[in-house]
Amino acid sequence: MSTFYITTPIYYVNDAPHIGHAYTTINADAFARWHRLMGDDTMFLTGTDEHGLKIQRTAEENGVTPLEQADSTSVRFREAWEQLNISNDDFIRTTEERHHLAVQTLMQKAYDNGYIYSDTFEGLYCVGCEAYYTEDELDDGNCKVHERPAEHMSEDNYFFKLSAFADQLLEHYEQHSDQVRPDGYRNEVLGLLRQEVRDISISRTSINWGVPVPWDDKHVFYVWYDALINYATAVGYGADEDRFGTYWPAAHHMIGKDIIRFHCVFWPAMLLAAGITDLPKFYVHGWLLIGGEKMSKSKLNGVTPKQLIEGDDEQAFVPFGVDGVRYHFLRDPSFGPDGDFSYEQMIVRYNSDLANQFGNLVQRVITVTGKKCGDLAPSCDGDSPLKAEAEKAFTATTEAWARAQPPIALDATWRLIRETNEYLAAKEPWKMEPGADVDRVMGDSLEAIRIVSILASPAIPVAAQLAWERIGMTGNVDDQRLPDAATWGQYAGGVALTTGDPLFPRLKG
RNA sequence: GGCGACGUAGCUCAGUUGGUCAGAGCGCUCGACUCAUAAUCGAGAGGUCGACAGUUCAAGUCUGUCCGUCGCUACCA
Repeated sequence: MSTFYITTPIYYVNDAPHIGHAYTTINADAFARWHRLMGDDTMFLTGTDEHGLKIQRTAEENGVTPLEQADSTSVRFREAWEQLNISNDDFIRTTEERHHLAVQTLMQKAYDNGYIYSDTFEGLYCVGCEAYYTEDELDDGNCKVHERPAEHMSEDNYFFKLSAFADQLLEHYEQHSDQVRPDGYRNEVLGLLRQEVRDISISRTSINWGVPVPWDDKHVFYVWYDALINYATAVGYGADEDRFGTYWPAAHHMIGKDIIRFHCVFWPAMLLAAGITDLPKFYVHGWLLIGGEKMSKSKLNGVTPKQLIEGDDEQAFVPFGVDGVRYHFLRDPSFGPDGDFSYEQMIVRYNSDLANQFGNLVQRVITVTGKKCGDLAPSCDGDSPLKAEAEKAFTATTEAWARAQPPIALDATWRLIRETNEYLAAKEPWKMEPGADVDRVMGDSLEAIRIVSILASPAIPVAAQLAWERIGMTGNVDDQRLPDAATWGQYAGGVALTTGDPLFPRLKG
């Protein structure tokens, strides 16, 4: 059995969950679900990043402790992911003891190996970014991101010898073309490594809300470096070497393109410095654009996952349901380039793919079967014309997931839905007399629905399970294992079908 | 400034090594059907494949230039 370990970035608790977080997390979830279907021993991690000056200050402003501050926001992420049916196996918080231990273990190793040294750092610091800037990176002394003055700071820092790993990493990414997907982002990583790679500051003395540096307790680690290590913490780094050995070699990080440098350059170097030679792979996505523009905080605040799922009268949002939201984020934006988030497009896609094609297919097949085949469903024909289509759909779907292209995978699955609708139109079972011919047509259609339910379950887990049950299948669709479960000819019939409300009621734009 | 990507039907995009490559889905129009959530099925609408020049028997598919969009990165001011 192979293993698959996938992570989302851990989200900074200074910000409430928005659709950008949801986009990343839903994609990671779909990959996790797909790999479970494929029978992989899968580990899916998400969580929250809770250290740093920004949290410390926010807590002070609110008159609470930093941990209380983090608690209140972290739980909102948990709730959001629960609502979106995210199937994470663990939820890590960087304030947890296990994480502190892992950070200290890993950094101590890097220190012992001679890759960390002390130096004085002086510069202009933006609290919002938690980063130092040079004069010309600022806009009249103000941080361009946060539009506030950068502060003069001078402190003794520990530095990480990133420069010592530039060549090794360059070679690594040159030789392994599948480490960073899509390919365009791999080129960016190579570009970063071909330039001068400078050592980086990794500790702070000016704050205390962080993980203490084990060999010098006046310092805490800079929030970014503490944060990255969460990926190792969660699979037992420093605590359970067997577990770490099992999952770490299969690590995949789902990230947005804005954090490529930290993840694809800094993080692997830190691993190497600590003597870990298995380097993670990356799935890099672009940003969701709203009306062609990069999402701003204010625009984001206008749209939350919850509003899209449940609908919102004030904003005149219709309820897409959990699966509707998930499907849109997986199917509409190309994976990699920036994609447009469009409410109108979301409705069009929902009505077309979910309501008209899939939901309606389930409905019509169950109804016709009930009218023409008696109380118990017929079995499928081992030699149906749909058999080849099901095989094609499975092959193409599998290939697209392997290439890290959810939109293409879903399109491939939906091809079987369209083929089944065509098949029904060609056979017109509703005109036929009850008998073997109708039984065959309906059995085949039910078999196609069975297979689609499995293949579509990573995207629309709720509806897939519902369809699964309505055609008389038992157990959980999530527990099916590919490729066997997708092999044509397994629908045995002899069971009662269930009618019900439409899986996806049509929405009015 | 350097490096790189992209610019194909109204929309989102497919189009390996040049020769059925002018395509798919959605949208739209018309037709069919009525089992189904006014869903489904079929047909069509004719986009000079950003512009120009070139290589070739043959170019979205190669070369050069230009225009446009974007990303990464550097630096002067």
